Amino acid sequence: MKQYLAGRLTASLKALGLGGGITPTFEKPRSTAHGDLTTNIAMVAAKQAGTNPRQFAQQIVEKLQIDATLVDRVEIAGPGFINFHFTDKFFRERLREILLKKNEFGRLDAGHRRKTQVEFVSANPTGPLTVGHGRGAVFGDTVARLLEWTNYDVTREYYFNNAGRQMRILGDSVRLRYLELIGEKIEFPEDYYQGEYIKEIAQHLRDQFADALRSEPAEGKFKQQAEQEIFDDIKKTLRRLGIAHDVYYNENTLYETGKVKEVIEEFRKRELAYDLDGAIWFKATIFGGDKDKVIVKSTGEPTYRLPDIAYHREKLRRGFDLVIDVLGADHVATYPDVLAGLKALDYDPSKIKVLIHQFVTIVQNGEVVKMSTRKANYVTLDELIDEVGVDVVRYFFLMRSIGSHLNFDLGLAKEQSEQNPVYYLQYAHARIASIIRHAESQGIDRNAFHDLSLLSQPEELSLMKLLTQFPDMVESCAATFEPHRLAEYLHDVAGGFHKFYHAHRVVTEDRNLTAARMALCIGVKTVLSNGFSILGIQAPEKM
RNA sequence: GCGCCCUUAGCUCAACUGGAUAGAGCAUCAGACUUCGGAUCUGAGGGUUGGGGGUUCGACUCCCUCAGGGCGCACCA
Repeated sequence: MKQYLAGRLTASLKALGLGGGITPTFEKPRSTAHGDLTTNIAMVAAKQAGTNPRQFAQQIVEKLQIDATLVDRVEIAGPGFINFHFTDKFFRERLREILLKKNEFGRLDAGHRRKTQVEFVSANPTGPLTVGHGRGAVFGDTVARLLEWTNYDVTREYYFNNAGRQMRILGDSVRLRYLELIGEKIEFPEDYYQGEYIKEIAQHLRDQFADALRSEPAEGKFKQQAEQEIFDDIKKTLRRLGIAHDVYYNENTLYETGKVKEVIEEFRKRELAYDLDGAIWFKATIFGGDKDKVIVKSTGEPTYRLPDIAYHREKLRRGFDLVIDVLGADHVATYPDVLAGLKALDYDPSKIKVLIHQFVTIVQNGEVVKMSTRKANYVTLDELIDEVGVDVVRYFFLMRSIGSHLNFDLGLAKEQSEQNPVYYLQYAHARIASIIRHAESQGIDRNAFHDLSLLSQPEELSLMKLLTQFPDMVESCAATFEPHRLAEYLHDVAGGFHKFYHAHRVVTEDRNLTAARMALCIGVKTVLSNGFSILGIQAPEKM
């Protein structure tokens, strides 16, 4: 439709002797009184035309030739908007399209199978996932779903490090707990992992080995067991949320295969690295960094940014055209170094999109809970899911933009779980399912011939208009990586349906009208269920 | 001190990326169909979009500045 109108407008401009270089853009007006689509072209191009916007709009509209079965009114309003009001027939055709495409409605080919990677979660296996991780996990997965829906070839990846200092401390924490269990006197350092799960892991080792590990080093069996149990636990939690990664990428492989060393060598070759005070520095300032950065410490150990650069280079080498990193706000400072490093190696950093989500603040009993894995001061994702369920968790994390600091009041979440916004959406779906069941029990065939021209009530028309927007919505949410707008849109669809439901009966004596309204209901159910699948929430037939 | 994010109704947040009269949910108050699910619907009150300046036909949105909050600013990850 936009394409069609753009063509007509261009023709009109040409007729005024003005064609060149002006491409009309459209948007959906906020208020329905302003039509179904609007263009600001007269305001944008008025100067070039040498008149004022309203007059110019008038001239354009006079020259405009448009199919009257699609658009029944064109008007000029406000400072010079040209508003198009579509015909009811147009919307009925769109409803027919929904009924035809079913669970494919809204799919589009924005991605052209572009090879895309979404890296998210990427928490090191030092403890269970917390509510804080939940936001990144659900968001990353939903971005992946959006991209899949718009025909990107998506790989979900989890990057982890099982070799760092924190992992050593983890191993040693388990070791001390184990020694404690076999009766030795220990002193447990304050900055070690305090969580109960450490004791559980130690218990498992004790069950298996009795006291045979008395002189085992921390980095041996202890670390190994901890990593495995914690990772299993993390994966289980993710699976509950409907999240499964395709690739788990171990930072260590970057060392084993020499990729890290390679980066240093190439930096040196390009004279982008130098030695100072026994450390190796990367000239990040050349690429817009605030200062040069250490990539290898004087101890010979690399800093985190070196493998990070190597890792992202591998992403691009692996053929990804689009790489999405989902990070928490605490990592804002790290990615400019990575991008600078890639630029230094002649890779195109614009292929990498870094999506940063702000923190989740947990409020419990009116107090802010400071989360720390090490101090075991956290609410785990599992506990949250137990409490409110998967759909509420997913929807809660998705309904707000990632730029906002999220307040999560645990008490409120529990109390309100029965009146959580997600139920509003699911209720609409279940309600439609129920209507269909009722209709069929009355001997009405859901596939019966339906004359959609019988749908002419305001509630019916505005509902159809809403449904029509779904593909555009999906496209723009995928393009901007903003699932929260889809959540809001689906809320509107559900609301539109509830209003319709209260204003009109679906199943009546009038067979034709019943068939038409059934068709509308099925259209709503289709859009809801397609949208739910992108958000990763259930579309219940009953509640 | 520097960088990034945030500040919108009593509370939690939107605003189609610069558009027309800034919208939802919760909370408060007042109401609704004896037939399809009341986890619903209708209505009311509530705003100088943190303050100030600028850019332009037009600003919650962009720029400058001030204030408040969050996160960073290592030879930690």
